[in-house]
Amino acid sequence: MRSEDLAKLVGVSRSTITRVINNYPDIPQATRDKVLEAIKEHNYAPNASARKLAGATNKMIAIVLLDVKDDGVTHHVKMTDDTLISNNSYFSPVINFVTDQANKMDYYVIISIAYSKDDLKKVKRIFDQKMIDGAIFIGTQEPENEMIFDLIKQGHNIALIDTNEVHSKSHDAIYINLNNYEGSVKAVNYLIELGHKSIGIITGNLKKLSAQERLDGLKETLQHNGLELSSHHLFQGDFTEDSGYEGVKHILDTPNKPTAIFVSNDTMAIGAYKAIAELGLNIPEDISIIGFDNSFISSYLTPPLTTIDISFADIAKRATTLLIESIEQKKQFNIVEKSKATLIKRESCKDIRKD
Amino acid sequence: MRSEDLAKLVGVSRSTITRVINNYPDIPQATRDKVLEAIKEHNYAPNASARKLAGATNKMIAIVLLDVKDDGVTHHVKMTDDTLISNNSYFSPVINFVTDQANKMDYYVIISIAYSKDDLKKVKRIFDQKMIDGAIFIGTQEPENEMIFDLIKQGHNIALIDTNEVHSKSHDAIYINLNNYEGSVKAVNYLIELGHKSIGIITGNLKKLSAQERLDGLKETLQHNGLELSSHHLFQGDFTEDSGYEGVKHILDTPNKPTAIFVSNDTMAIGAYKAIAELGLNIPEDISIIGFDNSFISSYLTPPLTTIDISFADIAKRATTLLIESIEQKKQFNIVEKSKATLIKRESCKDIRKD
DNA sequence: CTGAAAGCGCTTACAG
DNA sequence: CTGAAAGCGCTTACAG
Repeated sequence: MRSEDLAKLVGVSRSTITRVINNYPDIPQATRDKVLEAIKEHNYAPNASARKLAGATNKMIAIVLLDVKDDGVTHHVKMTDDTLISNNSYFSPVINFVTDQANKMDYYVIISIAYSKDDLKKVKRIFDQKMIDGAIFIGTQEPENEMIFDLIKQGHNIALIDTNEVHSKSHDAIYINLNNYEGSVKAVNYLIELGHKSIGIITGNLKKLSAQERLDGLKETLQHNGLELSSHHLFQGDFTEDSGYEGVKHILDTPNKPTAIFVSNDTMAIGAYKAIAELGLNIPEDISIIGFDNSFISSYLTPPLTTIDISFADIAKRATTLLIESIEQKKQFNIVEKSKATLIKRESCKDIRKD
Repeated sequence: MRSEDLAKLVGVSRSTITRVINNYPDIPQATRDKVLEAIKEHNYAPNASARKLAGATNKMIAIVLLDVKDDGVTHHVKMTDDTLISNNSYFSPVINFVTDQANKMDYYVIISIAYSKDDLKKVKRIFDQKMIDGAIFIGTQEPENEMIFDLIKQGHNIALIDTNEVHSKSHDAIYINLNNYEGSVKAVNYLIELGHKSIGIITGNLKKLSAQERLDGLKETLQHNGLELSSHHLFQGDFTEDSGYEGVKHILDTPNKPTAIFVSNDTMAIGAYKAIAELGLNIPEDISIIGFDNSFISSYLTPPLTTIDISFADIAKRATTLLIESIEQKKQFNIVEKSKATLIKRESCKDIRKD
């Protein structure tokens, strides 16, 4: 059924059908009702392609998950037999929350995952083909930034989750960031409260904004409390389980071991737990561990992991809402926001003040 | 840039541009090359809406996650403050694998999540609006079947994951199922091999095909081995963590406890672990537990959960591949396939033959 | 307030 | 082999 057909049935022109559907003013209530009723009765839905082609919005956004490898290491996602594994604690909540919020606002979402520069070209094609009205990017690093900035220059509405806000000066976009710094400060302050004076850290890939900020938070909090980070107590990981494992082996292989380790994400904490078990040590009796992300898995570890919650739900919802608002207002926003970070106390940190 | 503009630059008509892009035969190599080069140089991409409107395929499919509540219980997904939680071990790998496979085949995917009958109407709109060329449905139950069957009757290409294949007789679609029965048989046979003679079960919501089949597999395997399922050893859960917890409390609250429990999915196994710990019992010393799904979390439990892997990756890839093939061949397939089920031995089952 | 008409950018018979 | 033209189903000035 086309608008033409419906128009005939109702006895109006198809212009009127369009006007009712798109909520134009100055239509008598009677006409509006008649049309609305006919739409319902005949189950009419305007052809999306025709609308878009004629200049209306598509009500479609894309969510782009970037996991472009540099130095051969995927960051948040593991691959097996050339396909992606389901262990994806970083991305998958975001997909759900973005979809949910977009649907609530009556938008559809296309999902796109890029593992390589080649995939990135496909992402660009989505824009070139005018399939979408805007997009949310997550997990950007260096190589893809240029493409994203080009898109912004071309006038596309874009939201960036977890991207260095420095760019906001030159590129109008919606920047929604994790409050890595605040989270890290809270984590380290908590350890200090519990009496820890010798604290180690396993960092993420320091090319990532989030990894660097988490490290900064730790360093400054230690300094602020007159404590020091021994170079033996810092291990540069890459946010993978394996690097958490290696980090522990490395850090605890020193004469003066720290009493606590700040592990920069929960995925690495899993590896850390394994290494600690292998060394015959217990958490938190022998060593305290604090994670970051409050991922799904963290509460199921033994002992349950104390960690930092970074309100992924809020971030995803906020980015989606702002993006759609910018689309509807037909202008690029320039907004920088940060999420909250909350300490989630569980059982992996020991109070050593009485020791 | 429109095809018209490009045509002028190259010195051909826009028909020729189209023909090259869509790989028509009978174009001299020289012309083809010239056009291809210009496309590359000017970064031309045909407008998706225009293509679709003119009758070409959109190269777009939808993946629809159905979690329509009946009797107030969401099945695979938990909600908090009216939004969906990230704990989604059932759906999220599927999203990733489908997207991945579709992208490989040069298709885009729209993701849609339905929690209510109202949401379902939105899903239908995606079809009515001609946004997509086909869709994959996951998690169907009763209420939504009718809508899906209508869609099939209208000629849409549809793949159904984990839906009763009985419908294949009357509705041409691609049915890809978990091999619940085989998996359940393998799980129970393994327990019997280890010497267990008294085996309990916590089922899923028996309205779901998967729950019923898993129960059937257990019953028939027991029978086949001359064993019996005591009614005290069956608890009807609903695939949620809480029901796993309650199931254990219920089943172990009998004078003659089973030595092993088959928990119908890994999520319920998490609850089962908690209940067992509360009862002061140990896994597997006091009670053996076997799960189902081989979800992300299962290997991180303490002890690591023995479970059944149902090759979600294969299922998702297969459904996607077949759906796209049916779209490209412009006809509805009628195919029923089952995935493999593999026993994953970990540490939650005890060999009690020597006891 | 409302209709007729142009136009969005493609694809696909139709001719030649 | 290739171009001119019709048509896909909308939306949006333009008139009235």
